[in-house]
Amino acid sequence: MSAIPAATVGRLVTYLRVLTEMEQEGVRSASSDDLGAVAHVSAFQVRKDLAYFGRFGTRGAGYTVATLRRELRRILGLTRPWHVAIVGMGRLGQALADYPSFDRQEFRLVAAFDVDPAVIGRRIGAVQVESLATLAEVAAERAIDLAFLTVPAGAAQNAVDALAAAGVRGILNFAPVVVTAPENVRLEAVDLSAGLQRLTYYVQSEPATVGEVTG
Amino acid sequence: MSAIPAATVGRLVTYLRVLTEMEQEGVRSASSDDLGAVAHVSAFQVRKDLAYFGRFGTRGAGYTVATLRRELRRILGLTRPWHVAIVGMGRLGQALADYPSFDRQEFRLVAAFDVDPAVIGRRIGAVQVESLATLAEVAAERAIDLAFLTVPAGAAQNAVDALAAAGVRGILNFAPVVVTAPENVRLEAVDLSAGLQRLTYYVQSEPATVGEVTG
DNA sequence: TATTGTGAACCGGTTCACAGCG
DNA sequence: CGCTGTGAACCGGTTCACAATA
Repeated sequence: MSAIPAATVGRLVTYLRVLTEMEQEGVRSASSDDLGAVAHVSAFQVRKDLAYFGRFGTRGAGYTVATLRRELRRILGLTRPWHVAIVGMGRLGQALADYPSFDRQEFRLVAAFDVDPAVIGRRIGAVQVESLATLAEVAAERAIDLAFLTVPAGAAQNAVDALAAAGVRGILNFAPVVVTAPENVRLEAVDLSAGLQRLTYYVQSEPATVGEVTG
Repeated sequence: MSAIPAATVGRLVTYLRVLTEMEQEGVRSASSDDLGAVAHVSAFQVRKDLAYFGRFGTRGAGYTVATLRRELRRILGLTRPWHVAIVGMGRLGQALADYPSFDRQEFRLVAAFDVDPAVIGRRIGAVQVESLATLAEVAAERAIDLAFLTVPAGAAQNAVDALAAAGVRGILNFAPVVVTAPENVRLEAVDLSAGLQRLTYYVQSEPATVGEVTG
């Protein structure tokens, strides 16, 4: 049996999101059809994705929202708190320090780093900015699991190397460059610049329309 | 002949990025092997991706960096300026207003919107924040092509509807929700929250290692 | 009866081998 | 001779049909 397709992992995140909304609205149960409709995915796909991990539904009845949500959180590794650091406290890094997820349990902002003496020492959100030179030390001390990489493009690869050496397991890269990480460090790109450029590709040719009727 | 795979479009963006770096470093020409190595893609894949759009190389010699870069910019629609608006001027929206891409030609920040009277009227980056109620009017006036959507999750769908009605052609969604847009509006997600959750999935099981040697 | 769970068919993207050509 | 361009083979993810079952 082969590995789980990356696309499946991405959809699991979407299902979890949908289930969380449903739970908030008081919905008790949902069929694969219901989930698929909201997630913009076929019901087949929903069932196949879930089947990689086990059986979570009841034939004839569908899925219990609370149960499936709990299972997905477990599958995605969201049942224990993750220690997160931000590397690069420019505008974006500072904005991310207030990211709402840090209010909840799963993700805890435990450190923030920069190289600029003008920023080091300042308190931003829940943490005080420290020198990037202290990364290894601090990472060991506070058991940093994950990092947001929000440094300029030219500094990204060095920062990845430093994070990998410090034992950080996953990096969310916001810098618009191709960086390389060792096998044991997972890298995910959250790429504004790339997103913008994909957007222009798709938008360039299609005709513009305002409202429903044109002409 | 069918449409271009979405994965190909994503890789074109990467190739462009790589070529831009090469050009800055004074590299004149590159083979599909060279490009693939830097982009973390096979040489086959590079050639196949490019073949969807034409012939850009010289057999026996490879690709001329400047030429291929120009062609990719044309293919991706990056030869004309795009008018961009930011909807939602919280921390993230404000950080994005200073995004370096706005310094260059391709993307011009032409408007910023919010619903909070405390923010409306303030000058941020190159623009003054306006009421979201004036979106339709302003969009027509300044020919807004694209939008960054940085509103809270609960406000995202309404904002998408308003943007679509105002004739905006593409939306880069930063809100962690599933939103629906009409056919003629392209939606790309830049999803911090989803990226973080995919990261925990991959990282949870693998063993942690510090440095190169363990034990 | 309704809806899940799943083996098999299908399809499209990736890989490959090599013909084409500078 | 080296590297591109591309038709064909391959593979894996998606779709499907249906058996299983609450």
